[in-house]
This record gives sequence, C-alpha cells and structure tokens, in this order.
Amino acid sequence: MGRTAGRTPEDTRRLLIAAAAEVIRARGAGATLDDIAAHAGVSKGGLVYHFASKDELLRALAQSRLDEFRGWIDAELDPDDEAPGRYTRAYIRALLAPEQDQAAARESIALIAQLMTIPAVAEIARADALRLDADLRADGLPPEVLRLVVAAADGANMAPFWGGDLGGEDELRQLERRLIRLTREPALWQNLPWDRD
Amino acid sequence: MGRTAGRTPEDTRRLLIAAAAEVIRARGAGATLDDIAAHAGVSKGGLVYHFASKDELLRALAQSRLDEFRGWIDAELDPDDEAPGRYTRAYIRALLAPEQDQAAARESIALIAQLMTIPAVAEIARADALRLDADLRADGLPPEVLRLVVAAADGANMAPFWGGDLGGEDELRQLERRLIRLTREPALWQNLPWDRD
DNA sequence: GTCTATACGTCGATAGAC
DNA sequence: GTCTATCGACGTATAGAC
Repeated sequence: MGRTAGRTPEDTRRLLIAAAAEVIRARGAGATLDDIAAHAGVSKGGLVYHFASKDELLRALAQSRLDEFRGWIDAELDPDDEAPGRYTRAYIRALLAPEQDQAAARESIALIAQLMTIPAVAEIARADALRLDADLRADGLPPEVLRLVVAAADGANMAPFWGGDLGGEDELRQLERRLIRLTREPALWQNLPWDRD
Repeated sequence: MGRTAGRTPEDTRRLLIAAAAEVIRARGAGATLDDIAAHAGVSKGGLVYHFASKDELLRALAQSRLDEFRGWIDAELDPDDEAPGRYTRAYIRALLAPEQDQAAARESIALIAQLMTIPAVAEIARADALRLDADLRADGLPPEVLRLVVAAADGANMAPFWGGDLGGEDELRQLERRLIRLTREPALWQNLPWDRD
C-alpha cells in the first residue's frame, strides 16, 4: 500500500496541475519544480513520479486550460438558439466575457502563450485550434462574416495581453452586441457598399 | 586596448541581438547563452560583458522587435493621405501584410509572446502598447469604429500563432480592404441598424 | 503503487587573467 | 574588451522506504 491518505493518483495529478498554474502565475516563467511540488504538498520526486518531465507537467496544464476554454464555449451555448451561427455566438460570448479584472485576463493569456513555446504544447494547441475552426466553419455563416467576427473577438480578447488601453468595459460590451448581431444578420455586413466611392 | 579587430561595441551588441533572434528561432525557448555567443563568434563571457544577464539581452531583442514593428507602420503611412484614420490604415496594412509564409509569422509572434514572460520585457511592451493606442486614438476615428478595426486586425494577425486555419490569403486581403474602407467611411459601420429586429 | 531522499549534468552568473 | 575557470541553482534520474 502506498503512502498517501485518501487521495487517488488522479487527485494528486489535479493537485499538481493546479499548483503549477498558481505558482507560475505568482512567480512567473521561472517557477521551479521544487516550488510547484512544495505548493502541492509533495516532494519534487513525488511530482516526477506523476509527470516524467517538466514539459509533460506543463503539457497537462495546457491541455486542462484548453479543455476549460472549450467548456466555457459550451456553457455559453444557448439551448433555444437553433439559427446558423449559434456556435460562433457562444464563442464570442466566451471570449469577451468580462473576467475578474484586466490583470487576471492578461496573466491567463500570458500563461498559454508561454506554454506555446514547448513543442508538445504547440502541437496540442494547434490540434485544438484546427478542431475549433472546423466547428466554426460548420456553423453556417458566410466565410467572410465568420472571419471578421472571429478575428475581432480574438483581437479584443488579446488586447489586455499586450497591455494597451483601447476603450473601456462599456465599449467592449457594445462590440460584443454588434458582433453577435452580425452573426444573426450576416447581410448587414455583406450588403455594405464595399466597392463604391 | 582591448582585443578585438575593427568592431565597435555597438556592432558587437547588434551582432549578439541578431544571433539571439536567430538561435531562439531555430532552437526554441531553450537556447543557451553558449549557443547564442558561439553563433555570434564570441565566448559566453564576451556576451556577458555586453549584456549583464540573459534577461537584459532578451530585453534588448524585444526592444529591437518593437522598434522594427513601429518602423513597419511608418513605412505604410501614405504621404498623400491626410484624412482622419491615416495612422490606423497604416497599422492595418502593417499587421495584415503578407509575411514570407505562415510559419515565419507564427514564429515571429511566438518570439514576442515568449519574451513577454520576462517582467522587464512586459514593461516596455506595455509602454509601447500605450503609446501606440494613444497614437491610434488621436487619429480622428469614432472610438467604436477604431475599436472594431483594431481588434479585427490584431485578431487576424494572431491567428497563425494559435495554429488555426480560418480561410486563406484571398479572404485576408478582402478583410484588409474592408477594414480600411471602414476607416475611410466610419458611417458605414455607425449607421447599421444595430437596434432593430 | 506512491512517495522521499539524494546524486548527476547543464546552464546562467561571477571573478579575474590577459 | 574578451577569455577561462568556477560556483550555485535547476531539471532530471534513480534507489529505496512504506
């Protein structure tokens, strides 16, 4: 019999992933395995038993974040909404949802961006992005409207990461409403007199 | 007198920054000072003479990238364009300009994102972003149009970083044309029937 | 099967010779 | 101004307690 009290290996793994997220958020990029292990209440060797390398731990952390984000989209899906673009609308709401504060949003994005430098993480992130794009393309919106709306949502979401300060919360809410409106009535965008003048 | 042949300290610094960029692009995040120094033709100790720490070297690299990006915007400024939104149009062109290939764009963005995890780099990036936002806000466009256009350009620019695959080059060019059109005629966006339905 | 303790190799940083 | 030599810290690997 092992040494732990009532704690399954899965619990320990989750504990370690959560500790990694917290320590990296607090200490930044240079967080050590000792820090993470101590924060989870185990030794560094104990950590290595569950995750053979630091990269594997960070890969698991990245996967949990990607799954979490996918969960946010699903949570924003409106059961009464059966019209084309329903998934895109959930995507917009998930991306533009107000976070606790700007700093938290910036740190969360910085964490993902940082993990992207690990090849294994870049790979699963790319696979996730491809699946997400496929879901969005299957959502029934005209391609050029989808591209505009997704790009705008992505850009607005990334803004805090770069540290800029373009407009406040009210303007962000207005942008969210208008992007969602475009998904409901794509002709608004398509029928603008683009080639006149 | 020192030991070098005809090379000024400034030359050596530029050489080391260029070597850092190249080695990090090739080897990824784990590039060592030895690798970078060897690639520039000096020893690790020689590198450390010019940059007291690895962070300082990477800070200089980040600054050079930020300056380079600012230069791209200035290069896209149309001398004959005096209308409101001229700086925003240059910003859009600089961000959506086709790079050599998608992989190069992704690596370039990944480099910046990776450097952002260093506190000193995050600070200068934030200062740069604030100055850029101030320039954009002073460009004479209605705030809600500016926000949409900048968010869409940012998001389209970041797309390769996440590894997704939403549409091709032609669609990107169309998006660029339409965003620029909106800066020339903001009323197109403002006068849409947002609250109807 | 789960974890602790410990040893090993590498890297960033420092000191001092030339 | 650049080098060699060396130190301390970290990621990795492993032997063994329970």
